[in-house]
Amino acid sequence: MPSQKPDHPRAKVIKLKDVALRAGCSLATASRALNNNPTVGQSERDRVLAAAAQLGYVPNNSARTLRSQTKHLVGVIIPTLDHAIYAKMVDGLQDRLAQAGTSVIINTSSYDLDRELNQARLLIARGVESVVLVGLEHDPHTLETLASAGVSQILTYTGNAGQASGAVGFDNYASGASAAKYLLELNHRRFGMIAGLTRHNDRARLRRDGFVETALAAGVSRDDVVVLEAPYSIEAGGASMRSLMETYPRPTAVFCGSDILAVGAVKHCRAVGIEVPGAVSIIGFDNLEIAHVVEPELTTIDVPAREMGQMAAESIIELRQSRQTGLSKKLQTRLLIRQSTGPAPS
Amino acid sequence: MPSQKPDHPRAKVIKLKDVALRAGCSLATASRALNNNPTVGQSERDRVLAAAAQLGYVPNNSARTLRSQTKHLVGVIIPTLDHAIYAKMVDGLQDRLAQAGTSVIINTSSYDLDRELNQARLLIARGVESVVLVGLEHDPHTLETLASAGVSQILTYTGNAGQASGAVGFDNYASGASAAKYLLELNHRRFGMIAGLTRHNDRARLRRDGFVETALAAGVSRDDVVVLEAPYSIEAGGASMRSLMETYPRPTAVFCGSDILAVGAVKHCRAVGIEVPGAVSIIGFDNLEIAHVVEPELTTIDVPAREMGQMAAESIIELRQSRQTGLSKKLQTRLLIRQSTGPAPS
DNA sequence: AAGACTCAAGAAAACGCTTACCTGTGGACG
DNA sequence: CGTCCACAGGTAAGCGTTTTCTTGAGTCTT
Repeated sequence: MPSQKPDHPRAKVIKLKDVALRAGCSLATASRALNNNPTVGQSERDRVLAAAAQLGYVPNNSARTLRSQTKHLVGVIIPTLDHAIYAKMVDGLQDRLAQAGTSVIINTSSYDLDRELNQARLLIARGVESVVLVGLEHDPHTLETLASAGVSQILTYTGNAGQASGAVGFDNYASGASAAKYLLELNHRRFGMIAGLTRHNDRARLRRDGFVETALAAGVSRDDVVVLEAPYSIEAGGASMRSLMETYPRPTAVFCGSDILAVGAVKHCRAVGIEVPGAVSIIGFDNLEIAHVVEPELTTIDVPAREMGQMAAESIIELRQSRQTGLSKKLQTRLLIRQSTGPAPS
Repeated sequence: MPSQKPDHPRAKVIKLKDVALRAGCSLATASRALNNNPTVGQSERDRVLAAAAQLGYVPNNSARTLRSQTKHLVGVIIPTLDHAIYAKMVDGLQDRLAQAGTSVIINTSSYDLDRELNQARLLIARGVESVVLVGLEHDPHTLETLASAGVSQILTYTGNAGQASGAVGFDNYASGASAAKYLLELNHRRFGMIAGLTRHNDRARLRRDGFVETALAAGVSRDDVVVLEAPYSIEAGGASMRSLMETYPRPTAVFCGSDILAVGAVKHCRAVGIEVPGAVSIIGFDNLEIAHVVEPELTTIDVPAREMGQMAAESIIELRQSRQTGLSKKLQTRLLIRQSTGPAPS
């Protein structure tokens, strides 16, 4: 159905000049009034504000940015929006930043560091003041390029800022360790782990190391901690679980680097008749919605993704003032005990 | 750990002038070369391109936008990124638009039409060329404001462009109808439906109407189609299912307006010992990941969310050329038959 | 061989805004 | 009563591009 509206062929867009004209003052005064510059008198200011409101004036951001070099625009590069954990983070970021009158541009890299570098270039061109990245590991050019363009970099999901301007995350190592401690308390002594792909992914690596090293430190033999890697998908989780269940002696507890993998693991067990948690306990990571949906409900480690986004936003706002560098903020993860874990079978 | 890097205090940013200088030509020629303007000769062009590459030149977008009035920036306002169905759409949109050198700014409205209007204003100020919205129903001011600022509006999830510049979606009515047809073929004659909240939500309403009217047209009595509404959450789905199961005679098939609701419904049945699909068949909508996770796996209607985002991107790109209005593109939904549906109990 | 024409490339204006600098007014002070 | 100062408000210079207009060199036509 073609529109029968008058069609706005040459939509007259209101400029600062129009406002000034209407308020009966100069461009400069109008600009100052709108920017709360104290040197403009009360009556003048009121007239300008009224004129702007009546005309529905919206400032042209390109012009403002070009002239004043203040951006109020940040970029974020995440692997994919498909994964709820990133979507939530972005949601938090966006929310907090919107309150500060700042917009966010999203780019996705599909876990490809080359693409990430490209996106970073694009964001620079776009004139962002900061870029939010995921994890510690990046093409060195990426951080360099950003830094030399004067764009600050905030890392998320990692407790370590490294070369970046700031970081907000949690301790992946400690989180992995806490899973191990909990399972040890339940008397488990033979473990499996289904980690995400650790190449270019420090988060996956740290979770693994925290888990494995804690188990070893408690006297578990190296042979009794079997670690596999899998891409983040339900199918891959299931396949890995199959492999683990074919080892002998079988692990009695399996820690997964993501709920996605854990769901695959649980589904595999149900399909082949292995009882969860009777025969094997399973722990996930992230506390995604699916952790609630699968049966039995998943014991998992809750990651405060939304808060992380909000904190990243705070960092960006702080960075506007001080030129500090290397700040890093840590959030806490929580082990949520649900139905997929239990004492080791005797 | 504070950074020990030299710190880039006055990061020299490369401008077009620098490129021109290095290539030994004028600003104008450099600009033309970089924009593939055919009037510049091969040798000159190569020199400019080489110089730009060497210096790592990235054009200043504000300046470009200010001068050329082409924005290469679009906004999208969705209810929330938390819901996979929207995240996927945005992902598709972003992906396709990035190829065209266009960035996207995301805003979330939390299903609040007032907030949506505000976000729209913000996006206008930001200088977007188009805004992507969800659904047909909006504060009339929103579309108006956008239109009079010369910003085109693309609607998604709806087959009808209404007053907007374009729409890309699917037929919610027909999708609801197809669920009813399928269940009728399985000899079901008493139905329940758990719809999303239909206030300000034409999508939820159309799905309901399609389902209900198809059932009635097949001779099912009005009393045998019980419709409830629930907000999109697992818990609400469960609670609604409880109510439906308490009616007498009980429906033998329930259609849910979203997989989220369907998952709640399935979980409730399992909790109280109602067999799915033995005693009651359940159909979802959206084909979210959780449809695979729940047990039994959910029969559902697949919505091509990512494609929808991509098509929206195409529409935007087309709109740049022609000033056409009212185009609407339709995608197909597919009924995916899995394990949560079966013949009516005799 | 001279005029008309084509075409690559340069000079400079323009995009809409902010801000450094300047001007003119009124009040305080000597 | 004159001088100086404070201060509201105006003028105009840019911010980094794109694009129009112009120029000059070469090519073609007759």
